[in-house]
Amino acid sequence: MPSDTSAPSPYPHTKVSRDEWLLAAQELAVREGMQAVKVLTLAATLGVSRSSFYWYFKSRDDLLDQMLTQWREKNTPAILARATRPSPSINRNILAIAECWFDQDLFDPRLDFAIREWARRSETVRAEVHDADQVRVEAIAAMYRRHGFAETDAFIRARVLYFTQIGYYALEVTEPVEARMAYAAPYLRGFSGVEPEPEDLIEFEAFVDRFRDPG
Amino acid sequence: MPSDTSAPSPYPHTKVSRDEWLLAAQELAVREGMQAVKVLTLAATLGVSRSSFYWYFKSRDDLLDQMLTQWREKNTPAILARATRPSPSINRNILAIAECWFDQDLFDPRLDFAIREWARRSETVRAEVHDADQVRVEAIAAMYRRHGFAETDAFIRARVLYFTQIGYYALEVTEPVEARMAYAAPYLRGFSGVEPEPEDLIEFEAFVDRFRDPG
DNA sequence: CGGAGTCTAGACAGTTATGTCCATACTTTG
DNA sequence: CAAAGTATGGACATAACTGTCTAGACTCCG
Repeated sequence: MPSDTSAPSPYPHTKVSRDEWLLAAQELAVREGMQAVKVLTLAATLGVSRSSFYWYFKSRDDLLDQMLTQWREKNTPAILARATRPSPSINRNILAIAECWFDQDLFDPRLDFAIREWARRSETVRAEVHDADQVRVEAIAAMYRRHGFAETDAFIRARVLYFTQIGYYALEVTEPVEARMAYAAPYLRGFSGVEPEPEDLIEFEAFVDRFRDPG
Repeated sequence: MPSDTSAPSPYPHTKVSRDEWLLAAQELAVREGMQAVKVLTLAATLGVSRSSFYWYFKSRDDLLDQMLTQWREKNTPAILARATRPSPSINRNILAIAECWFDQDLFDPRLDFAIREWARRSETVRAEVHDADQVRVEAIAAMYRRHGFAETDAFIRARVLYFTQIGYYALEVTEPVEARMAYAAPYLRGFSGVEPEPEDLIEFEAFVDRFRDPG
């Protein structure tokens, strides 16, 4: 029976591990959508026969379920952690969340979109994505309320902040880190309505520095 | 040869017209994505044989091309028309654009998303969607500048306005028209930073009334 | 009424996908 | 070294899909 852990196999003659199947599936899903995740295609890119796949996974659906689990355990918790982090100002709290938009290890937007596309065809997935979205927005709304925003204003500002970022990913906007940093102040003005102080930005700039293109 | 116009056929024995194929394809694309648009599936739902399809369309790709054309001629022009419409205040101009988000005959968000999903797999479609997005954002930015916003602020606010709506559709948020109207003022505060006046809203309320759920 | 044009069904060929079965080879453990 | 467990490959059955070809039915028009 295949192992349920992600530990590497102790058998050196293993050509492709369960995790490599999962990773390849995720890359394919991210590039071409869940519907493009096919056992045949994966086997071809990994250079092994299709039947090996069925050693690790009960079926194609089983693989998809495991991809959903990976998504569940990654994306939403990262946002929650930063939305609940105490901060001296609303703008600095917004920037804490913005860390997720810069660091793919915290939040994988392309995986998020692959799952969303899948949700359009599957009732159960749709329900789960919907729940995740509600949890995320509610966490951000609570952050606004902590900084003194009224109930409805906090909720709508949470939506604007979160939806804007989802839209950013939907449009696949790509711009260098420098440009994104230059837009930080105008974004903050829009999101909080509060003029950002210089000290709000210095900490965030240090964080973002790690993601500058090398050279 | 099949006709290129969308005029109804003069032959009464026609079971399914070219437009009906296109409409069924769009409904399927909207529900389950472009990859689910299959000649076999369409023929089954329309109750005719697959081969009839090839009378109207050269191939499946030909059908997809025509769906792209329909999208091109509908969604972007509707936004442009309202963004360029002269308005006495920024908030009222924003609400003019918001008409698109209420009226599916102006802007079809689900078609927009089906095309975006397709764009992830096709270089040519991706380029076209990217162009459309730039045109839309630029038109909204120009609107902000007309109302006195500075260059960069206008551009970022245009993004926030447009991306928020794209995110709204990505999340498939559904709420009754009453709830959406109640959020109009907080949204406007977020989008423009200007407190909305009562007269900004009355015209919009009349427009929205047409889309209230009957009963 | 008869020919040209319009539309549909059914048969056929070819491709791509899923999942099962079995033989085999390699690795660890007793 | 042998047995049990771990992978892999190839053959097979089956289904779903695309596209072509041909026969034929129906409609319009001269």
